[in-house]
Amino acid sequence: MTGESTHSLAKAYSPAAVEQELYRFWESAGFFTPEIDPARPPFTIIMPPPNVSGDLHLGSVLFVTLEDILTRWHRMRQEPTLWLPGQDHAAIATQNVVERELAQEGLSRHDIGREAFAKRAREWMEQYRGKIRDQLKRLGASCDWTRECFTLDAGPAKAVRTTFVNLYNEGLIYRGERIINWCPRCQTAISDLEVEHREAQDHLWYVRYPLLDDEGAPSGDYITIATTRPETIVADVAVAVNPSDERYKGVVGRTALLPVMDRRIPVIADEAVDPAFGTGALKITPGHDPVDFEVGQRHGLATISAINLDATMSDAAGPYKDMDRFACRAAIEADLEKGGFLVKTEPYTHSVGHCQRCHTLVEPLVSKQWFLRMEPLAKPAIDAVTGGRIRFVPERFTKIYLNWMENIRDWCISRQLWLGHPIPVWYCRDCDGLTVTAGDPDICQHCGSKGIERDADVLDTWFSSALWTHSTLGWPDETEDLKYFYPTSVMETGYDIIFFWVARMITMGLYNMKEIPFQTVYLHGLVRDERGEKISKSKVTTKHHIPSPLEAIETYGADALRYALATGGTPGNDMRISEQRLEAGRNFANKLWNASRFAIGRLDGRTVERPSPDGRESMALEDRWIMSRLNAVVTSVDQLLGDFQLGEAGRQAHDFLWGEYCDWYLEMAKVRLVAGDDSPLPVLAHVLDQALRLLHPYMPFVTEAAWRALSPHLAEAGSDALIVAPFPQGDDRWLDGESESKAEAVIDVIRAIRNIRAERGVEPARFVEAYVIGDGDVRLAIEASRDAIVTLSRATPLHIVASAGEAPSEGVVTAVLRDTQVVLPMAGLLDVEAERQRLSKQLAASEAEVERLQSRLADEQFRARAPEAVVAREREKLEAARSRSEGLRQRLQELA
RNA sequence: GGGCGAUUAGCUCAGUAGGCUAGAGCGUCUGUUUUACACACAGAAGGUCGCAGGUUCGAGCCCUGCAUCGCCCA
Repeated sequence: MTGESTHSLAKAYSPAAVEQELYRFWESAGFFTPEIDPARPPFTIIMPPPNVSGDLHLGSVLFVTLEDILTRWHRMRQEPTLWLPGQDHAAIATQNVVERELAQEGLSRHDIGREAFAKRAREWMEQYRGKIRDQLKRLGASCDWTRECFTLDAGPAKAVRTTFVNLYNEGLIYRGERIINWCPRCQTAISDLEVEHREAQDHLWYVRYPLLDDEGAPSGDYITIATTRPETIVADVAVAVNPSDERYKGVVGRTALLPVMDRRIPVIADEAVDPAFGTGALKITPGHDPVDFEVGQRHGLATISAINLDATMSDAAGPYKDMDRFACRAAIEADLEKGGFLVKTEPYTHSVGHCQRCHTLVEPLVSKQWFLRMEPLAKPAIDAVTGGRIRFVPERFTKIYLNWMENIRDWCISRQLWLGHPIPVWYCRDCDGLTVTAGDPDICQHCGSKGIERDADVLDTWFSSALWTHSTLGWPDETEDLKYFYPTSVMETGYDIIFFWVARMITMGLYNMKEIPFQTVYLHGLVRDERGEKISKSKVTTKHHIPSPLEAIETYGADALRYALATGGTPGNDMRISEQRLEAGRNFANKLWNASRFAIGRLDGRTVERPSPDGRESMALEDRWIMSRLNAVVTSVDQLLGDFQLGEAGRQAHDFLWGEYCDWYLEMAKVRLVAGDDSPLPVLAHVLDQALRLLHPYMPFVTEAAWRALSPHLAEAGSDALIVAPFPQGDDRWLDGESESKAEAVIDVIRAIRNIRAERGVEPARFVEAYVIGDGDVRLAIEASRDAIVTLSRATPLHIVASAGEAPSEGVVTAVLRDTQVVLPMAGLLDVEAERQRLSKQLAASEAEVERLQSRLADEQFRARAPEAVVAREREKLEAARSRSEGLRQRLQELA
């Protein structure tokens, strides 16, 4: 070790020592902020804003990594690149966590009131915005903080109000009494999407309702219905059967007496009834079942609400008033039994709706809410995708999106929460008019009265999220950002929010902007722990066997974490993450670091020019080989990145750096360097430089740190920092198949000698005599690589000969390779019988290969139909296998 | 009920124009302080690519059916 520079680089890469300083350097240098240049198209990603309800988990780290890879890659391609960060207020989730915090102090939000609650929530949100910001920075996220947005900021708020007013004025937003999903715990309406259906082991109750005769007296007949919800009997308004059901032909039109309540209800016929379910007769409860609500509408039936917002029974439940819904069920069951109405109960498994946020059983209730009419908005959103203007990656998600869009239902957008965007509607006490405006009105738009009162509700958080692609860029104002960066390039997010978010962004982007919000939707899978469980912050009770992002960063480094996540799976598929993967990532970072240390040490303060393809002919074999491989890999990685194959691209870069550059090129270059030959230095430095560039999007910290030390040695570094250095471009002039196969022949020889040594138990330090048999160009290549073979396989003296006759045949171990043979005299160590067995085994395999290839080539169909190149390759293989078999046979003969 | 995904080495996963003698990491076994790296190096073992058919000169990859697991929608 000569140079001092190597001493300044620690022996093992220490992420903690460089990461935060490097991030500050990038940020303060302004690398994250793009320059608007109308002459060049930008690359834009709007970050899916993390919820401020908590800090990031490993699942969120995946999106950060993937988006940062795309961002850094495009930035290095010298495109004006914007990755716009933000956070989401996540109304219902955040309100829940703040309430939980209050509960620990023995308080509810009602105790402290709206204003104090808002303050509490603001403090919470500020705190978590800060945490999230820090976590993103620790991960190396190269997003433009100067444009950071929060969903409750004034800009997005104005966008929300403007959109609401426009939609309202066009009649697309309406207020109405509809059956909605109510969460009794969150005390708010939620949309269909926020209901999670879970299988429940339940019961089916068969209840007979007495039928009345024409006089209204009990006829002695009954109709038996089956229900999963006996407690809602109190709100029944009819019994329904399928019109085609022969069993009930005579019953339709009669009147039944509702047990328990003694109410007269009609028996009606409706297509919605499935004759195969239960008895084929259903109780109709429009107040508490979505399907029944529609039946009720069709038949002009009354709606009775028997359950209160807190899930207790209402006045309409008569004797059961004030009971909890579950207690009521038990009471009614007992009463039915007592009255002789209960025919039977049987076990029944069905799926039951739960609140996505708190997992409470959802109650379908009739309530006055605001809705967004989706159908007219969905049409253009469907066209944008079917017309190919928006593309889903992986493609299979297109169908999922379209299927949902084509069966779209109106969206309940109002929430009875204290946190979120207030609905911009004012009610007048003096007239019936509504004032709907983006401003802050003092008087009623209709009668001018000052007696107006704002709607107490807020909007579904996803309403503001739907505008995120343009509200973050300044809409409704016509800002320079909006003009330049919209439509954005890629929307990168999880497949689990296609409906919640992606679909709505497309509809609202098209509605507000008359233009698609993004060209590509790249969907990643979910990150699971090593047991395959989904990681989420709402499952606080589940303990995961994996560290939190900060723990992972502190233990393994941000690069290791990013690399593990980026290469751990394939697009759109879930992946598991484990400590072992993180460890592998850390090891790779260390490998990169040490390869750099080596190169920098050998450069020893000198500066080198980049190798030029014009001088290729005079370069050493391994130099030409690694340059050829480098350019092939660069082209491949670039292509894969363009195709969103981020995992595969990262793996290829890894395999090249470790398996080819470090394992072979470095070791071969060392041999020349030790001999005082500096000719490998330009290649050594250049290939490393290119590899660091390739890997920078994946592992920004270690590559930047290494490059910082390397670049002074490059005559044309081309940049002040790796983060903005040009991404490598493959140059076909370097591709050199001949050098590749020659270098591979050399590598094969080294491997063969090592292999024999290991098998024969030769002490590692000992040199062994060896013969390499090869002719023509191969022999020249072997000869040229003599020193490398000697050093890397500890073979001395090494004889390179043209024919088998020039090598000894007694007491030797032989390896018959593709283009060469290796012969090692092993006088003392040779076990003739073992050697015979070893060679026989190889011969059998080789002959089988010959046979396979022969019969394939003998096949006329194959020769006629397979591409010429394939046939030629098979011929070559056959030739090689034949000569290998021949060599092995000869050796066996000599042994006999 | 409809749709989608997964099923490849002990484990976690690659294998995207069908030509593969099926790869990697981790783990296992044998060696090694070889001055870039023991977060490493060298060598080795380990797979009838879920099952059954079919298409093709040729199938881990395409088609059909089935099985198991998971997800989404109704």
